[in-house]
Amino acid sequence: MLNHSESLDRVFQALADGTRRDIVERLVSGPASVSQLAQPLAMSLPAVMQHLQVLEACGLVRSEKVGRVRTCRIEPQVLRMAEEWIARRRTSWEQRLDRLDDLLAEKPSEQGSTS
Amino acid sequence: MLNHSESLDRVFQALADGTRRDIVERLVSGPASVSQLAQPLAMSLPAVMQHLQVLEACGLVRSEKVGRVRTCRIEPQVLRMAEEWIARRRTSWEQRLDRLDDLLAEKPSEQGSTS
DNA sequence: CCAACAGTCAAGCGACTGCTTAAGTGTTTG
DNA sequence: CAAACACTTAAGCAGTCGCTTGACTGTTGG
Repeated sequence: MLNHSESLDRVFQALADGTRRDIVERLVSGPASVSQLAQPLAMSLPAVMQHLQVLEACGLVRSEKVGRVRTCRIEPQVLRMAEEWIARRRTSWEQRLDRLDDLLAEKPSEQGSTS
Repeated sequence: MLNHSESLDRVFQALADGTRRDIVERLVSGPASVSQLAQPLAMSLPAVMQHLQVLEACGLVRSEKVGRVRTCRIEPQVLRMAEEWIARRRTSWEQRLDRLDDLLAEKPSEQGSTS
């Protein structure tokens, strides 16, 4: 099994900041330039750039510069990877609970003995 | 709309560390004591405790002490919350792409007009 | 009782984060 | 060409993170 550990580190780290989640939120409704992304945010442009670098470094966002304008768009594969990591653990947990329920339903009053 | 922003900060921050994801991984297969969790990890017991505190602070893990042993178990609601945050953004993005495809398929060579 | 056990508290340390300001670079526009 | 524009780079700084060691608390088992 491949270990995406470092990649997961970066994605979850990227999503662990409200400003960066705001940027992702904005980008799911379509591409935007750096200053369009910065406009509603209460911080300097370099700060926004740094957030964008974090988002690009983990592959959540891709950007392209044309003339003097950099256009950013979201890249959903990495989003899906993070989602699936969580989903697998959650379903794994739920299946364990189901098996436990089955055992308890099948043998409601047995205790220490084996067979 | 409720703002779970701080809560999401904490969960994603918690998941942004490989050791903590290992602990979550271990706990989805059933409850464990602190030293059971620490045993495969290449670090001191206090370090493991600190990771557990992070996991408890964001609600991913709950623990209970009986005698001298603290038993930890996973708490899947917060896991689901994080999963859903991602899922909503991803599907939102996919729906936008679908609408875009529809428009392009319907009017393959039109430009400015409405209706 | 006392020793081993399971966990906890506290201080400290180097690395990393999220910002800032100041000074750039390259690209239009008048 | 010169000024406005849209970023970009670099330095610096306060605060947080992940970890360590050392000392300590409470709980069993012989």
